[in-house]
Amino acid sequence: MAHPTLEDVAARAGVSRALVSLVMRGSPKVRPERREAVLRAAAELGYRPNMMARGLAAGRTGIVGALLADLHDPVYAAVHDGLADEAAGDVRLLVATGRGRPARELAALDHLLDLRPDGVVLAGPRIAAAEIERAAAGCAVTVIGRALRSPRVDCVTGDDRAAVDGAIAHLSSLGHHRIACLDVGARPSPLRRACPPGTVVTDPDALWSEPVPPTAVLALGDATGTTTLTALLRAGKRVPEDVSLVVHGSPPTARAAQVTTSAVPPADLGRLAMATLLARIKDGAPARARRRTVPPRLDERATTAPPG
Amino acid sequence: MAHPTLEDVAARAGVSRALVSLVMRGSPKVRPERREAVLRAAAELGYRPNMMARGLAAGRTGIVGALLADLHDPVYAAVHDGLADEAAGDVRLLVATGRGRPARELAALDHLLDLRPDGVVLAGPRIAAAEIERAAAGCAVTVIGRALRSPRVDCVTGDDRAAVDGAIAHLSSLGHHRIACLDVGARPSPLRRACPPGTVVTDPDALWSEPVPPTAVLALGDATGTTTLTALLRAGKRVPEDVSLVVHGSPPTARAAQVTTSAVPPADLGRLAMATLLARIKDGAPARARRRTVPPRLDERATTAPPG
DNA sequence: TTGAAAGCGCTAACAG
DNA sequence: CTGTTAGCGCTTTCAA
Repeated sequence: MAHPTLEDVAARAGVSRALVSLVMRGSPKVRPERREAVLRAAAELGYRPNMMARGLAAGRTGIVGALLADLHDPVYAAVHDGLADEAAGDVRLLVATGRGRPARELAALDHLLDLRPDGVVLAGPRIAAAEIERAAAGCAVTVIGRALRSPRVDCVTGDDRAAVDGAIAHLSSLGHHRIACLDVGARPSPLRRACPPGTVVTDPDALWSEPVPPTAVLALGDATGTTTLTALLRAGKRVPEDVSLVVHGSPPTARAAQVTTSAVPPADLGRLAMATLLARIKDGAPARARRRTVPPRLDERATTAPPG
Repeated sequence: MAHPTLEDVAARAGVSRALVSLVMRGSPKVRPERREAVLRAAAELGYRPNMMARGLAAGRTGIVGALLADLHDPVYAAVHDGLADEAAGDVRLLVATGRGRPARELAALDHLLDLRPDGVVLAGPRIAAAEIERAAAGCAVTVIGRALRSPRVDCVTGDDRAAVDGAIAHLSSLGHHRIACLDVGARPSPLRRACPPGTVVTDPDALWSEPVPPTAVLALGDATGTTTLTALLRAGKRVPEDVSLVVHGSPPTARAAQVTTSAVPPADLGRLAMATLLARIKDGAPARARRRTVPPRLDERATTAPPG
């Protein structure tokens, strides 16, 4: 039979449905021999509990949904790692994504919500705050990367400003005075505001046409980092002998390419978000929504050195 | 009320439960005025159908699960795009991942299966064929990137050999005779077998110590491509004036970095897999399991040219 | 068209 | 410890 039920297992094991139910949920008050008989019957039949029925009857599903803004952005893969790391064994972590588009994201959230998850983590949501609020009416919600001022939504954000400050401080301590902040890309990075005034440059090739070229570069974002490194090498610059490079971000290739980075580790965001969500699920809504900030980390690798 | 039910909506609209059910599923045989009244009541209450109850009662869930081998690999983001593109509006695409580890992947698959999805796509699965077979006993299954010889599992694979052949042919047609195939990385790429005998090199820096250095390089894989390009530039080579570069893979940065690539587009794999799965869900099991192969694509960009 | 009735597979009291 | 009894919210016949 394609999908044996609790009843089938009970019949085969010669016990009642309730007993099988207890065994399936790992209740301690079942005699070992009985338990074993039930487990054997279940295995022989290839039985697997029906989450639909279980969720309906129990009133909770044990499902936690993760709405990741964009699967193409490795940041969200790392966020997911953090979420999965922190999730206890009894949560079922399910992922959905809007592929970067608000309308699709909203649809994906609705699909997730239809499953009646115990909680939902929204990583970098692009949808309206009102929609998030609405979701929070039905289940526990934690948002990553956006600070809502809703009383029922917990928020976890990274301290990007501190990451930029840390990078600048690191370069300064090495002796760099002329530091350029590079931001290549269609839209200006919000990090620009965290950079020292007048240091932001948008074209890597324009760096060397200035009277006093910089001795160090801070690249805002993973993509900018890659572009910058390539441009530097193409221009015949040696890194870090001629110019030091720090990337704000955690590019997957950073470790391999030995690039110095300064950023909030996305996995930390995931871990803290999941911990916060589980706490809300377990203990109920706190008096005030939680606001947590994750500090950045500087990973000094091979692209920074004192100015030559 | 936190979760209004069908009955609540019916009471508010002054109709029966069955009518609300019909409206919710978009049945055409409801008088427009009634429909509108029901819809209004539902909106006012913030009603949303309970998938658990619906799935239980209907016997099918409209859920399609995607088990992606590794979220950190951009290939799977592209596969997901293909899956989502092809999925009709009435399927709910849910993602799970084993984060590269077989044991976790198996657990993730089980969680997915517990939801009683109508079908499941396994992208690059690391688990045993027997487990996949077992899953196929309960719902439609399509596997991407692995050819199983199971009679009930459809398989979609990319023609990687053709991708390598295409890259070599492209370089040959440009006039290159000394072509090196680079494979940097802990484990040897399976693509090596598709390369012409004696062309495989594992250290990018070793390229130039040979008596007759190559005029063109084929990098096997995204990571190798990035490493190779960096190594080339570091070594003072101009691309493509001194050496041409083709990468097998579709690195996200390829377009930006203007790298010529030859590979099976992962999104194509996703699209074909979803189409295959939906066909099986809709029409039932075919006489024989389907085996489909997706052809590669050559994207000529700025890193290939005739030898200088 | 609309309403009533019978479950889907499971959990959660409760009584033995 | 074990069996019985109600539903959970929805779809689906089947009558009206």
